[in-house]
Formats: sequence, C-alpha cells, structure tokens
Amino acid sequence: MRKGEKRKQELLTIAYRMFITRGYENTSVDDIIEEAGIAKGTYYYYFESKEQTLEEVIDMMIKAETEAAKQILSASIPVPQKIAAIISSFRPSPEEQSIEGALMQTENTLMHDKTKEKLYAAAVPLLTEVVKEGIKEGIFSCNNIPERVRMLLVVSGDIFDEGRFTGRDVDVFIDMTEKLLGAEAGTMDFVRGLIRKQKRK
Amino acid sequence: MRKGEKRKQELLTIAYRMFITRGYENTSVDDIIEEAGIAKGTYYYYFESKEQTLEEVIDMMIKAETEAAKQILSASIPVPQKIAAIISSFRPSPEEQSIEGALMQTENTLMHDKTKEKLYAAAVPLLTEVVKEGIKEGIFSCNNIPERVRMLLVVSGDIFDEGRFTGRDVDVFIDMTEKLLGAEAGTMDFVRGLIRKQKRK
Amino acid sequence: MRKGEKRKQELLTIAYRMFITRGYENTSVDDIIEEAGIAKGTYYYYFESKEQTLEEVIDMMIKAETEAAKQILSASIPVPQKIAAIISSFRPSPEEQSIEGALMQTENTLMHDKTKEKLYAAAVPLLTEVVKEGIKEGIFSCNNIPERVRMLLVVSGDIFDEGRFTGRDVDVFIDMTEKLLGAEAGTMDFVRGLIRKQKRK
Amino acid sequence: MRKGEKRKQELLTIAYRMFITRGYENTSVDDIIEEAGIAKGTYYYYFESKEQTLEEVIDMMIKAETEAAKQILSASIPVPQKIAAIISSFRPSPEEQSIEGALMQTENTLMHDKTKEKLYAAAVPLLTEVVKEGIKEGIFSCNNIPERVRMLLVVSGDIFDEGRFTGRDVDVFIDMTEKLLGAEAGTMDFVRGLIRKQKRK
DNA sequence: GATGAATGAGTATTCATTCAT
DNA sequence: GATGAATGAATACTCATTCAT
Repeated sequence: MRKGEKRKQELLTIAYRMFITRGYENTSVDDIIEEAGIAKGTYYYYFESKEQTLEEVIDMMIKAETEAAKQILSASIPVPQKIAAIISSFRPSPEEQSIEGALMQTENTLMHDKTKEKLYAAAVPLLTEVVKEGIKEGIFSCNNIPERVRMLLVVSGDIFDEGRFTGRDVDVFIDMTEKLLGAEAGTMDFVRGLIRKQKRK
Repeated sequence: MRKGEKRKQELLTIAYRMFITRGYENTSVDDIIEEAGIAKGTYYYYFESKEQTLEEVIDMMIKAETEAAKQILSASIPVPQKIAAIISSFRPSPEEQSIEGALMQTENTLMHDKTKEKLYAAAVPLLTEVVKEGIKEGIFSCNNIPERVRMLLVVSGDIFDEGRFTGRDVDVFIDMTEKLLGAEAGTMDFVRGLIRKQKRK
Repeated sequence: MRKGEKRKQELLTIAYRMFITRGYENTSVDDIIEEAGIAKGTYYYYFESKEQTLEEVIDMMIKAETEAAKQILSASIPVPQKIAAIISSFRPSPEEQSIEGALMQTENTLMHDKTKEKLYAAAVPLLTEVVKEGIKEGIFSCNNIPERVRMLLVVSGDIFDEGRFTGRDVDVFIDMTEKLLGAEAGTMDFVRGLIRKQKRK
Repeated sequence: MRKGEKRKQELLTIAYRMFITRGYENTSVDDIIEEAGIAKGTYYYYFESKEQTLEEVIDMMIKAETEAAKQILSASIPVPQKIAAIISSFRPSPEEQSIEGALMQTENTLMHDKTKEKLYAAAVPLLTEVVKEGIKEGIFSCNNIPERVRMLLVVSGDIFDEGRFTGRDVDVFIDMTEKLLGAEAGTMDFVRGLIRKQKRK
C-alpha cells in the first residue's frame, strides 16, 4: 500500500506533466504508459479511466496550490500583498505554462475548463478570508465578498493566463481591484512591480 | 451560385444547432449529413473539414450577434441601456443554451473557447464606442476604455453564461460596472430588472 | 472540332506534366481541373475516365518519342550513334525527371509500368531496323534482333532511369551492347562521352 | 513474446498471400483482418501501418529467398547450375504467380517495385561470389562482376517474371549470360532444359 | 501487483464519376 | 460545348478499455 501509493503519485506526476504540456486530448493512455515505463494493465490497475486520471490530476494540482495559498494566508505580510500572492499562487507556474505553452492554450481547453470551477471553489474562501482581514484593518470596505473575489479571479485569469497583456490591462486591473474591494486608490499599486509587462498580441 | 449559397447556409444552420446542443466533439460528420439528408461528398463539397465548419459556424454566429449589436448601437435609447443590451446580444440566446444545456457546458468547451476571442474582438469596439458616447454625455468617466469593456464582457460571461447566478452576483456586477466606467451609483440599477434571478448551483 | 481538339491537347499536356511530376495516383481529377481552369463536367466531356486519360497521356508521350526516334533513324549519322540516340530518345527528358524527381520515382510506379510495354513496342522495331542496317554495313552480326534489342532497352532503363549509375555500370553496358550485337570491341566506346557520370547511391 | 511472435508470423503470411494474389492496393486492412479473423485493433497492435506491413512482408520474402539461395551457394553442383538456380530462387514461386496472376501483374506494380531493389541488394552479392568461384575454376572471365550480375537479374526479371517468353528470348538470354561472364559458348545451354517454354503474348 | 495481447466501435476524409441544366 | 452540385463507396487509423495469466 505504501509502495502502491508512491507509484500512483509518480504516475499522477507524469500524467500531470503530459496533460499540461501536450494537452489532455492529445495525450493517449499509450503515451502515458510509455513515458512511465509500465504496462497497459498497470495503468488500469491504478486508474479507473483516463478521465478519472484527469480528475485526480486536477485535484492534486489544486491541492498543492491551496497548500501554497494557505501558507501565504498565515504569513505576516500586508493584506494587499496577500491578495496578490494568493491569486498568483493559483495560476499555473511559469515553467508549466511555457514548456509548450503555445500548444497548450489552444488545445487544452478541456483541462483548463475542468480546473476552473474547482479552482474557484478552493480559492474563493481563502481570498474571502483575507479580504475580511483587510476590512478589519480598515483597508477594504465592501459587502458580498465571495462574489467580488470571484470576479477578481475571473478577470485575472483572462488577463494573465494567456500571458499577453499590456500595461493598460494591469492599470485597469489594479483600479478594478481597489474599487471592487473598496480600497483607497494606490493600495494595489505595488502589483505593477510584480509583473514583467508583456504586450498583448 | 445562388443555389449553392443557400444550401451552404442551411448546412451551416444545421451544424450550428448541432454543435450548440450536442457539442462539437460529440457531433460527427455522419450525424450532420444524416440530419441534413445529404451525402458525405456533398458535405465535403461545401466544407473543407469539420474544423473549418466550426470556424464558419462561429463566424456566422458572431456576425449575426454583431449585426444585432450594431442595431442597438444606433438606437435611440439611453447609453446605460445600450451597454446592457449589447452585452446581452453577445450572449447565446436562451433557447440555444437550454436545449441540452447541461451537456453542452461540460462537453462543449472547445467551441466556447474558440468563440470567446472572436467575440471579444467584435464586441469590444462596439462597447468602446458606447462608453465614449456616455463619456461625452457626462454619464461615464474613465480611461483605457477597451480594457475596461473587455473586463465587463469577461465577467458577464462568467456570471451569465453558466446560467447560475444569485442576486448578489448581479449586485456586484452592477457595482463593478458603475465603478469601472466611472458612473454614479445607481446608473446601472435597471439591469436588475432585466434578469430573471437564478440560484447559483 | 478543331477547337475541341486543341482544348484536349492542352488538357493532355497539363495532365502529362502533373502525372510526371506528382505521380498518377497523387494527381486527382480535381487537381487537374483546377490547374486547367475548367469544370468537372468539362473534364469528363473530354475524357472517359482518369485511367483513360493516363492511357492517352502515355500514348501522346510515346508518339512524340517515336517521332523523335524516327528522325534519328533517317539521319545520316553512324549506326552506333543511332542506336545510342534512339535509346536515349525513349528516356524521359531530364527536365521531366528532375522537377520533383525524387517523389516521382517512388510514387509513380504505375505510370512507369504502364509506359514500359508500350515503349518497348514502339522502340524495338525501330532499333531492330538500325541493327539490321548495322549488319548490312558489317558492323554488327547477330540473330534474334528484336529480343536483343529489347534487352538493351531493359538494361538501359534499369541503369539510366534511376539516374544513379557509376562508370563501371557504363563500362559493362557498353561491353554488353557490343557483345549482344556482335560488334567489335570499342564500337560503342563513344557512349562514355555522352554521359555525365553519376555515382550510384 | 513467444505467442506474439507466432501470431505476427501468421499475420505476415496471410498478408503476404493476399498482397501477392490481389495486389497491395487492392487489399484493404479490412480484408486482411477478416481473413485473419482478428479485430482491427489487433492488426494495429502488430503493425504500425499498412505500408509497414508491406515492408515487412517483402523483407520476409527476401529473407526466405536469400536463405534458399545460400543453400545453393554452398551446394556441390557445377557453377553454371548454381547461377541459374540462384537466379530462379529469387523469382516468385510459380504457385504465387499463377493464383490470380493476371490481375497481379497489372495492379501490383507497387509491391513489385518495392521488392526489386531489396532483391538486387540481396542477390547481387551471392551471385558475385558464384561468379568469382567460376573465375577461379577458369569457367568465367570478366571484371566488374556486381554490375554484370545485376544486369543478368534485370534481364531475367523482365523475361521470366511476366511469364511470357519465347525460345528466342531464352536463346538470347543464354548467349548474353555467357558473353557477359566471359564463358565459352554452350556453358549455359543446360538452361534451356530447365524452362517450360511459353509463348510471349 | 503487474502484464500485454486482444478488442471494436468510432471518425474524418478522399475521389472518380454522374447528370440535369 | 460547358458547368458544378451531388453522390457514396471505400479506407486507414485511433484509442480507451478488458481480462486471462
């Protein structure tokens, strides 16, 4: 069982990497077992189906991101920084994005989509908590926090996932964030410094 | 030529309906020709490939939506109403959404995705114009209009496309819209009346 | 009729060029009509079928080659030179061979094969005549001329059509020709000068 | 592994027979699996593609022929007989030729062609060796042996593969062989006895 | 725990040919 | 003479899944 668990982790990691780089639909079970060096039967010993593998891969990914986000939540950094850090902890890490990123974006729509709701479900509560913290500190002031926070995530996803955005996009994003959370103008300005600007194609 | 064009329109309409209701991936070329009552060869006489059919279907859809939006643009209704009407003219019509909507959402990710950027490309300029109109009228006040307008579309897509939103979502959306465009509080309140509320799942 | 004949000649020439360069199997009727700028129906007005087009193309080709060979036959050049010239007049001209030659050789087996027998049928009688001339002149001495002449063609086809032969191939070919026709050693030596040597791959 | 290998041999044998009798292009994968009584997937479990199957079939055939030829090489029979036997061991066996031979010749050009070079590559070295043996014995006398030997194969292929040749063809072939190898007249006469004469069509 | 041989439904695409206008 | 819309049989190949060993 111990051993089996470990093996499964390995397989999940391999599947994860392949799904990200080549896309779920473009990765066949044969591809996975070849990469893993195991037999067909072995794969189906560990996974019910390919789709369920995807599910597990996504859960694994979100779990890791949630873990990271929780660290940030309890760190002793200013609330606005926490917001930015948590949001970005739920973005695919640059290495993953870039390997064969071009392909992924066009082709890996399914995975992207399946991930989205689960990601919101994990991220919204955490961000909600931070915003509440900010309200207590008097930095933010707003109601309907989960809904606001979700919008933040949705917009940041649109802007940053594609990897093609302009300085104006960032400006508007910052402005929107401040207004959405009822913060003073300038509160989120530091975000600009975190971002290496890229031109939207 | 006349004849051919008409036939192609019919086929596009059929394909459109099938892609929407069953999903692109779940609609085989065989399904389409059976529904259309034509031979395999006839399909490939009109379309280069299944994927190109999708492209044409999307273009056709966006073109129709753009047409509708342009009508609104030049109508003599208040600017805020124009904004709302144009945004909603770029949403899939309720009939289409509902037929077998449940399936569609999960499975039709590809079409959804391919549509998105084309839709933004068509909608952003029109909305930008309306916002400028609003600025001239002194109702709105903001810079970076295209970027702001895109965010509006992104967020409205997230909230309304799924068809599961709460009153709070609408409240926040209205608030965000007003703040994003630099309008007075209450300017977009009328939107609440346009929407039949639904509970987020 | 006049006009129609001309049109057909054009089509044949186009088909010929396409069959040679892309191969018969790789050239669709659609390809031909596109290149020719005519409609499907028009093609089938002039040709019974694609296969029959091939037949006509080959006949046209052989007819042209035969024409050339006949010129040589009646020219006033030494008999050995005639032999060499006629043989080479029945080889595909270098331009045709080279355009996309690599492809052609592998893919255009069918055309090559269909051509072969017709080519022999046309070439053997002409060469036979030249050899007889040579015998009369006392240069050659042999029986079963048509059979010998065919062997010459077969071997020259193997060696020269592929375009990859060595000096040794040429030496042996010359030796064989002389012995097959009962000529003195050295009679065909001049052939060496006609050939730009290439290494067999 | 044992099992798999055996199965593959069976499939190769079936494909071989079908390619020979019906032609490669006229044998669909469906035909093969039906004949073999296996599923589509099984076919593609053993073969990468139909074309690769052809390749393997040819290799298998040539390997068998080479095996037979090697037996002859080391047998204790006179050198001229060896030459004839080896050449004929590289010809398709009569049963194969005849089954639906008429069809095969016209249609199976591709297989024939793919076979040719591989066959020469296998046969030339063996024949070269025999000729060297003959030279040592003082029966033959010539240089450029591989080139001469190839010509023998080319010509014998043209004459005997089609199955339509006359006594005169055989006479000339014998004469040519003797002269090509520098043998005394009469050395290869015995060949006449090996051949059931057929009229060239 | 692990294997790998076997499955078979599913799919997009090609292309020579016909025929009413 | 010429068109081009319509045909439909044919075909190679994919891939998630099963199961006896």
